[in-house]
Amino acid sequence: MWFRIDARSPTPIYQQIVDGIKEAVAKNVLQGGERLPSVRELAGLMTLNHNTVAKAYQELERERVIEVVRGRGTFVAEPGSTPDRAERVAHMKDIMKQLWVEAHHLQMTSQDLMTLMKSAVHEWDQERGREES
Amino acid sequence: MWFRIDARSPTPIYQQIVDGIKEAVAKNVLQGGERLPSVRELAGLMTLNHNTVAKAYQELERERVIEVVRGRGTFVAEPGSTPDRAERVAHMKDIMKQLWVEAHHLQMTSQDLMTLMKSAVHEWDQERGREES
DNA sequence: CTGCGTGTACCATAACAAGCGGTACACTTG
DNA sequence: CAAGTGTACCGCTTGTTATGGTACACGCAG
Repeated sequence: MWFRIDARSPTPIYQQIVDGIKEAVAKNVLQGGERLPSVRELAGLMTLNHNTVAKAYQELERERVIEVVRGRGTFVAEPGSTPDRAERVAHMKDIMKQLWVEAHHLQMTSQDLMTLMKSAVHEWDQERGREES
Repeated sequence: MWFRIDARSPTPIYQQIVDGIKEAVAKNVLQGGERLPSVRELAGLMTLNHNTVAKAYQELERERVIEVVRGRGTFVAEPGSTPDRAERVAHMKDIMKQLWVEAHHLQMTSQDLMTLMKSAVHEWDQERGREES
């Protein structure tokens, strides 16, 4: 599978599914048009309830990451514009602020923070490149 | 006060208090040794329960942001080493990955992401500088 | 010592989210 | 038709959040 589930994590299971699939799509491990397992199938593979998987799929559809067709299945969406782009960018900035605050509590300078970020981003960019179609 | 509480936010009230005080400390609005309102006082000011404020203070003490003296009050801690530094840096990297994933779902390149981060950090650095003692 | 304010520790209660198990329905496809 | 799809319910349990209230041990100024 493209991700792991930690039942003891404080973040909800359905959210871990959402994050895992979004990450797989961002890394090109899952590509546009590709079919995802059915809710019952994925639930069986990970020993979860089908309702939990269904909740994750609904959230992913709301974020335009997947497309759902009744009776056919769910598929990775083709990249397109998202309607609430401004709100989502604003939310990213809020998270960046939390990073900045946390960094200073760990005695890191802003430059330290940017250096850490840059190296991490490079790492993920390379993982993404290896999956290029 | 140094922060606001949004009762309709999905993030818990006690967590908003934690975030708000951590941000105020990071921005030098609150400085080392400074005394914070008592749990009942802060609860009264923001019309909250004293238990909710107490929970926030306990979390802040656990993170070494404040220091608590029974019978005297709570004070902003002087900067010092944190015991679980490695875990907290790892957690920061997890959050950075979420930012990277979200950026690519919003059709942003990694370079776009770093540019946004850089400008945001500069903004907060300037706010921090204005409060310098 | 007394009284007050401090953090802290309980108790009970209500509301909500998460997750599970089960059932059922409308839909598409072979 | 039958099988598989997403979806929508129901009830139930668990844990978290937040409230209200009471009580205790501590430090300090009177």
